[in-house]
Amino acid sequence: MNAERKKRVVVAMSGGVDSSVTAALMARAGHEVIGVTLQLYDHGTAIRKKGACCAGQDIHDARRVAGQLGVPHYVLDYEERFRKAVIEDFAASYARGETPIPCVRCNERVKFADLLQLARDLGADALATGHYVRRVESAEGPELHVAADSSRDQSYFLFRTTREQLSFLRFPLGAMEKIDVRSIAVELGLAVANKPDSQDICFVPNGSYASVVSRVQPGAAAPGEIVDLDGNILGRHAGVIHFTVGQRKGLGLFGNGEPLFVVRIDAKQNRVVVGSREALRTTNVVVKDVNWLAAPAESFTCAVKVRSTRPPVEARVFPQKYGRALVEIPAGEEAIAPGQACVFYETNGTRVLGGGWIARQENARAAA
RNA sequence: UGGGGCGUCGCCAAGCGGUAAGGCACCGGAUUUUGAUUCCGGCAUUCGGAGGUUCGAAUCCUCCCGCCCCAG
Repeated sequence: MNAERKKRVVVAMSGGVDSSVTAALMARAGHEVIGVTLQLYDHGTAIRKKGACCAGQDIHDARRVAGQLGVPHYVLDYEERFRKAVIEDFAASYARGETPIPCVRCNERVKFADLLQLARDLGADALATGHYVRRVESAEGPELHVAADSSRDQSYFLFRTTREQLSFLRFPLGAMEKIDVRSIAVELGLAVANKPDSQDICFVPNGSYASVVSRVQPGAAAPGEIVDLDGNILGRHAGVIHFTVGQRKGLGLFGNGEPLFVVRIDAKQNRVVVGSREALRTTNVVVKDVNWLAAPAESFTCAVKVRSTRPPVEARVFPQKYGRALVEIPAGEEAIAPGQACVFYETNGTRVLGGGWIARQENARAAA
């Protein structure tokens, strides 16, 4: 650590505890910290929402913390950029019958793209964020690893990060436990020490993401049919944007005693296909736009996550042309939704090997 | 208008004289930096209606109403 010269570090400050502590830690380590907060969407609508970030109150919070730490702080208007790169993509994805992950897009296209470039332009040596993920230096360059506090791990949301970006990024919280991050915030008397963690989609005001989608993509919420795996019409829905694969609530279907789940969404025919729980299990997944964080072998076994809140399961990955890959999950996984991410992890290890967007599930019992 | 059967929560459905199971749907909460899932909780003072028997009935009796089936 003595060898580490004083560096200029830009810290992405969202106004939450994590990024605030990140800034504090970097400052405490003797670096020249520049706090930057991105205003991502209209703060009028978001100001009331708790657990949000990057708008309204959060910007004030970030500024206060920067003041407490005695570091310069800049607020940049990224609304336009965010709207195009994240919100519109979000709406378009739903309109295609997929289930997007806006947080990944935001990291990929805003924080680690524009903000990272800005940091470079400011002559910074690094961009630090409050993500719970670890960057490990190796002979071949930086590696991405899961957080030490596995319950807070955010690697799933960062699978798009390139090795080039990684070399410029720093994640000081990756090796820490969330509890300790909180205590540091309390110790330092940071204004946001007891602020609740953010959750839900930041730019969706009251849990109604569908209203955002239909505002951005008028007409995306056309009513249609709900059919079973054999094509029988069971009911009607108020728009495919209201559903995701694996979803049970909101179908309003009853009768056969067992619950029904969304097995597939057919945007072209504007149909929601439902089936029993067993129909949700899938063993083959096609992923696209794979981001490799480790040079891939012709095929290899690893552990994959098809959902942020699930433990990784054993799988075999077969890289294909055009950035695609076929993923075989012997034990199967339930409710694999196009638009979500499939992230590859080292078996029994912590390293993220890569990941791609789920294009489709292969053997969800064909029908309809 | 001969015979038989049935009417219990929005749907399905237990109960067969002892003071209304359960599932689906729905609602609320917890969990979750996506959407979901999952979990926890709520959901018929009332059993088609009206009388009667009984200490006590959704359960027995009578009548009425409404369905369904088989026959003429």
